[in-house]
Amino acid sequence: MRTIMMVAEKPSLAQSISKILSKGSCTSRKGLNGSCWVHEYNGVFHGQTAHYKMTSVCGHVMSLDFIGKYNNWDQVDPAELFSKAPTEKKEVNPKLSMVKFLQVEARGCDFLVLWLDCDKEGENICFEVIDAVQPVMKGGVREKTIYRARFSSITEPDIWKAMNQLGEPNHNESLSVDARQELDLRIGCAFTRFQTKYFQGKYGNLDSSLISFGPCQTPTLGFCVERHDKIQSFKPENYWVIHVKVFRAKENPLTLDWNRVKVFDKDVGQMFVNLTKTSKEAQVESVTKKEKSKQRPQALNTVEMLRVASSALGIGPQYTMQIAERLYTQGFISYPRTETSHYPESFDLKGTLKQQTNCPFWSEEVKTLLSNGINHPRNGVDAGDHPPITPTRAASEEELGSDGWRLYEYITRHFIATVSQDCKYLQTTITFNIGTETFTCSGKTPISSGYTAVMPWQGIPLEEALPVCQKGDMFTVDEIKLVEKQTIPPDFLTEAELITLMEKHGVGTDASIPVHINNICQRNYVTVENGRKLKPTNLGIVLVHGYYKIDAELVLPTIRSAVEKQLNLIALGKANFQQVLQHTLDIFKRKFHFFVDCVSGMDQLMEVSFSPIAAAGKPLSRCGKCHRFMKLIQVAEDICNACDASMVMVDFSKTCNPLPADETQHTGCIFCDPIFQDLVEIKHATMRHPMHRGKGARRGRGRGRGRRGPPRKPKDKMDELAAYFV
DNA sequence: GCAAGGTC
Repeated sequence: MRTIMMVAEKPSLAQSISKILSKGSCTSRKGLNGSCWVHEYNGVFHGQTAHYKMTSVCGHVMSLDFIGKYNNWDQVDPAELFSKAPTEKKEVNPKLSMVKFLQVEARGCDFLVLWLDCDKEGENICFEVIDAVQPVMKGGVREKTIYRARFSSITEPDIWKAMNQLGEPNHNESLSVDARQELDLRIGCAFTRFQTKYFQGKYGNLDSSLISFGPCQTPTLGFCVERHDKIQSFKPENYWVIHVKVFRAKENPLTLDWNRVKVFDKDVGQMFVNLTKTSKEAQVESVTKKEKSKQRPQALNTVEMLRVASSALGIGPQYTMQIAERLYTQGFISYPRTETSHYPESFDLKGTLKQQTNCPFWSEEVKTLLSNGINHPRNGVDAGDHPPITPTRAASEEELGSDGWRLYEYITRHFIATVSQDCKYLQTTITFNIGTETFTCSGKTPISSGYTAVMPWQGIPLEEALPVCQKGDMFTVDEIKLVEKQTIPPDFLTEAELITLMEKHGVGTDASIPVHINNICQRNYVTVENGRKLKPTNLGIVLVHGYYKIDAELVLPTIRSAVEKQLNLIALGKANFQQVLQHTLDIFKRKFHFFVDCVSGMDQLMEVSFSPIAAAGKPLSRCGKCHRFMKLIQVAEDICNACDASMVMVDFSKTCNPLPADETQHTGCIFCDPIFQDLVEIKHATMRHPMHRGKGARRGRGRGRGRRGPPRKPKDKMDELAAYFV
């Protein structure tokens, strides 16, 4: 019997595809790497009975890197990375021994069917798999042995259709990914190494060990700085509006909106006030009532989930994906990385809804929908990757934990909303004439809450009802005044806005957007402020302004899309891989040399924000390990009871610290405090410290002695310094 | 120590 090896992009897909193709009859075992499964069953292939082995990889098998000697930053000129430095493919995760695993399973197989995701990356992984297994498969002399299955969703009809219409892997699409990898590697590393080495150790208070550059992360930072610049250059402008209040006997006064909204000249404003004041009455010109609706949301995809998690739940993209991943592996939600916002035709909307019948938070709405009939979901985008994100079974807060529950709750409410009715309301507008001017007053009254019953934050807020009136009715003018106001600057970019910008400009993918945002935070280019607003740091601002000054293309989002256009030509077979690669590398090599020649322009900006080591007059040594200049750490006034050393107060990073939850500050002795002891490495300088002189830590000095006496006086400046260096 | 893209 012939054996067919089939490979999907991830274990979960191998499972669902084999379940469909074996009609639920496959047997499963774990592979030798412990993370992939092999599902086996018998079936028919090319009209003959055959044995199927379906397994998967975990994303890319290989990744591109420079050969070893070009990874030495001190001996390689970054300019060499553009052409001279050879690259090689290495296994992404040697611990997974993916190549060996694939070879063990493929040995002696007759056919290979590739079920990798149907996008360019998937096509590239096809060839990684082929390269790994072809040498160990049975060599078909004349017969074709390698097939590609193309599917647009993980549903029975689509999977069977793909199995019955096997094609060939697309080499050109794979080559376009090879080109992208090489360009990203060479360009990113060259600029990153040059910048890092150039600025490292030049400025005393530039606290960054790595100053990175990348075709996605740099434009991402650029968006944040662009908003910062808008705020900085904002000049408030005065403007004037007319405030008018009218009333009718026994009714509350109404505040009206001026049809001209505002004017930017006080005298003109005053003139309109005078014109308005010519009448003591306001006459109703018209009353219009319009039924309006707020549309139910489209099915949920990753980017929308990230936006809402950030803006409404206050959870950042990176952490959101971690939570979503966990909910997915525990079986509470569907696969969380998808661009698709359209349910497949075969999607069991009712079944998914039924699972939620007993959850007290929305059981009422779910029951109503099930008995009255669900609404047809809105049309969305079908990217052909995975179905939208939906709950897959009922859950409770106890099972999921606080953050897990909050995300699950949102996903579930969003799902219910997509099959609910639109929210309908009545918009009433009353138009008044006062003198020559026109004013209006409008209000919304809910007709039916629709989907906002499960997404109450989007509901129509209850307003005071407008008075019942008709054309020609008269109101008394209560008050007319000219009010001076000022335009206000925009706020820092929110994470949700940044995600929208990145998606719009094609910077990153649904899976990598959180990574890029996380990068610019970790590299100290932006900080996350209250309300998940991204505020650029001095370093982030200087970098972007420096690029603007030298070569703005380095920071514009078009840097990615322009290259991608070229890559698409490779994918379509309209351009030659080598030519595109060479041409693009050549452009960036020139950009690199120009940047190197003009880097003093960025340096000038650095000098404004950071103090050069030379100017600060700190004759400090560099660290032998990281090459950064060492710092004199400011110490607290208190003295350690045990050893007389000055106490140190440390502000830890919010995200990574050894302290109990929510704490970020800790004061203690770096020699005796248990928290600090684990974090510092003591070099020889401390040997002169009483703590480390001879055997025994305290050598007869009683605990608490230091509290009474003054600290040991250092012999000289160097001694003083030595005591602090760790 | 570097990029961005998969996925866990």
